[in-house]
Amino acid sequence: LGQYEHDQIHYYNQENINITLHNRDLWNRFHEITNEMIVTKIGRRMFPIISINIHGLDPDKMYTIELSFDQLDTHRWRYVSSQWQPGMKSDQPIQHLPYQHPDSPNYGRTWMKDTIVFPKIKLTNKIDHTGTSQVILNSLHKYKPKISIIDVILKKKIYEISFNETEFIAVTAYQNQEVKALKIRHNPFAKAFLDTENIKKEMTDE
Amino acid sequence: LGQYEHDQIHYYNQENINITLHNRDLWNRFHEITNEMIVTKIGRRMFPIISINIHGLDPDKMYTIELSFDQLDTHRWRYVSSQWQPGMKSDQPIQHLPYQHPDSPNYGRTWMKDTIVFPKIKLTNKIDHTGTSQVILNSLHKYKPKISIIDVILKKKIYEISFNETEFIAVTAYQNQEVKALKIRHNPFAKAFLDTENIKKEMTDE
DNA sequence: GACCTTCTCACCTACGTGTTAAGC
DNA sequence: TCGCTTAACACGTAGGTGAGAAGG
Repeated sequence: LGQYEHDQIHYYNQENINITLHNRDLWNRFHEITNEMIVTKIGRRMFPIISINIHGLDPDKMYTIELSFDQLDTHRWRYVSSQWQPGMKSDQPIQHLPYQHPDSPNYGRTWMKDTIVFPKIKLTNKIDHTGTSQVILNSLHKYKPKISIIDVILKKKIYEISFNETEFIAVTAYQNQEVKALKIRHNPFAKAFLDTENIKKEMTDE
Repeated sequence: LGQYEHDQIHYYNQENINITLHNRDLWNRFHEITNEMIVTKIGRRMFPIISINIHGLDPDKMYTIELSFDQLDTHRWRYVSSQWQPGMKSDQPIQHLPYQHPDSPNYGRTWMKDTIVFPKIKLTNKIDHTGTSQVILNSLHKYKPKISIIDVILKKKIYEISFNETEFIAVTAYQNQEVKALKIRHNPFAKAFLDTENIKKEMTDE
């Protein structure tokens, strides 16, 4: 049902739920190049944005959709000779609360009607940032976003999925020129930087 | 409990619900001067914005908050000699769907935590406007916004309130200079027009 | 003509980008 | 020095204002 073999899914009971990554092509391209994700002190939006479609919910039941970020290892990664390499061990992962989609809680009917997008979530490296839309991550560490569905009445998590294409390394500044170019081409807010040599090169490559 | 004598309240059962108008002072000033509210073809935000505080909900129960607009009479109003006067009878009121607050549905706990604001609602005079944030009104007719609370499980309206200060006459262009001046002073998006004689006059009056 | 509505416009708010230089 | 982070900045997107002319 539109699931890729390498998607990691966990059903907590026998629901027939199905989540697909809506902008999979862009995430694939991101993953192929080098998956750097900017985090800043004041918080930065993700690029690409997490965008999903859900099927198989009960239209009349109430659900909350959450986004959280699993730290994949305890390495501090380094960009050496145009490649990301695992560095020395770091501290334990920072604990962060899941980010609830702002339409939560809502009916299965509502969640299934349109593509669900997370454009407002902000990634930050500042511990004391307490805004509800802020998620705290460790720079130079590897993360994998995870989508969870919570049954509001049962107060239980009933489904979880994560996609390999959405893995990323948090950085405070881009290391790889191609990732930067990808964003400049696809994010309207970066349109001011379209006319540089790097972008033109990247565009002819594709 | 913070209710004014002239607020019109309707309890559908014995709940201890209490809603107060958060920006009552601004609405009072609006009502004293002349209560014109702009409606346009593409939809205009309200000024002032409806802004309320709710108490007495069950923190764990789920509610939907709605805003609707009751047409107060069937007159077509006219601005003559610096005053609004009832004109001839018009057609029957336009039917419009209530506007649901975008955080709906949600827990009583969430609704009571902060002031609830309706900045996104748009007033339009175009029948065929179907955006969910659009509410269709008849220009030159008198309206009174009404806030309703719906119990999500019972699927029943359990409370209704409307405030006299929030009555308004829908117009496609301001007739009264003082209302225009009030908006220019209080709405940041109108800051471009702050330095005119009318505004200065109004400011010294207050 | 009188009254009301619509359209285009300049001018704001609000905020999302990478750049660059400075900081640590 | 080196590697990474921060802050100020110019330059975009996106959208909310009344003004004033044009339309009905």
